[in-house]
Amino acid sequence: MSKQMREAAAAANAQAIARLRAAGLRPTRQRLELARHLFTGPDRHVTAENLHGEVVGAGIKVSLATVYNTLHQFTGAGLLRQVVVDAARGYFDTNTGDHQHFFLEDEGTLIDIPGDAIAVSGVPQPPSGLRIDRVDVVVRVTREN
Amino acid sequence: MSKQMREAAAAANAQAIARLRAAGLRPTRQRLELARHLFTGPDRHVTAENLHGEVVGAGIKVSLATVYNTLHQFTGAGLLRQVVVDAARGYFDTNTGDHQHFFLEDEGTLIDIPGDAIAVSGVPQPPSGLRIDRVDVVVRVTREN
DNA sequence: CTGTCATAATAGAATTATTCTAAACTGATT
DNA sequence: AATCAGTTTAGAATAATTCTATTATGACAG
Ligand SMILES: [Mn+2]
Ligand SMILES: [Mn+2]
Ligand SMILES: [Zn+2]
Ligand SMILES: [Zn+2]
Repeated sequence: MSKQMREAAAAANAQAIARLRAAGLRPTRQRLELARHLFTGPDRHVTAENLHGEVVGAGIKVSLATVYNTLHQFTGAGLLRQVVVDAARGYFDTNTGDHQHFFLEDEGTLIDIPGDAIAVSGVPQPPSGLRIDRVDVVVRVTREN
Repeated sequence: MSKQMREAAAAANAQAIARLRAAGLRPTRQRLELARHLFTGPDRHVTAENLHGEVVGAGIKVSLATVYNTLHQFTGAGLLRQVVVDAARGYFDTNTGDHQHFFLEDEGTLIDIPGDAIAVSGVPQPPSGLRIDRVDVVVRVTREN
């Protein structure tokens, strides 16, 4: 392991610790590893199962239950958002900003659509006593032909 | 049972039979009952479990497996559409036309938004090789305060 | 009508995603 | 170093949905 790699790893770690502390979450071993995997690099969309597989594949010992707990804690802390596109599977998104999604039905993958690219107009007044929490747009795409 | 009620029931039945035949589905006892419940009266949003409960409550003998099968067959035949709003529950919609939804997160209920009221603009070109299948908008609402 | 056959219905088992439980562990603080 | 609330974990439990193997039933030919 080169000096640069060691330094980059240390930086990613420090950043993950800071992020957890800021969210009021104790930076435990598994939370740290999950945070590093989720928040190092570009935004991503993960499934509990696939994040667990990835982290376990990287040699870290975490249970699937902890992955579920952690994803929900991160979501509660505003570090992640849930995306509902598939009745059979829950997705978590590291991009918590204003944006929407393409959903590739065949692949089961999500692609971001920037929030300033897309707009929804003509949403009626919600029934009285109710407030709009959010407006989700899912553009479902399939292979042509 | 009055003469009018008998006639209305017979009409609803004939209509259900016609609808199934048109869809190429054999009008069996349970398909007929389910079709009558689904398509008599205004459009509705149902869950397999709740439709099963309703039909069984009305004294009809149908299994939950058959309700699932039938909902999927109806969907395949274009008589229903599926709506994904809740990771834990699948909804089926008798309104197959162009429209969107309010989703009342607390109640777990859907309310239609007419397709000509709402518009989505600025959807980017999908990645090459992919075609847009449909654009779903879900307006999530919660109790105020 | 009746017999035949492809289709459909059914109970119950199985599967899958997710949550719960209760016990063992560990990060922070003293 | 001792303490303890917060955390992790395996495995059991739950809930929605699908599968399987068997039984029943529409459609229709004779
Ligand atoms: Mn499910
Ligand atoms: Mn869920
Ligand atoms: Zn996203
Ligand atoms: Zn609808």
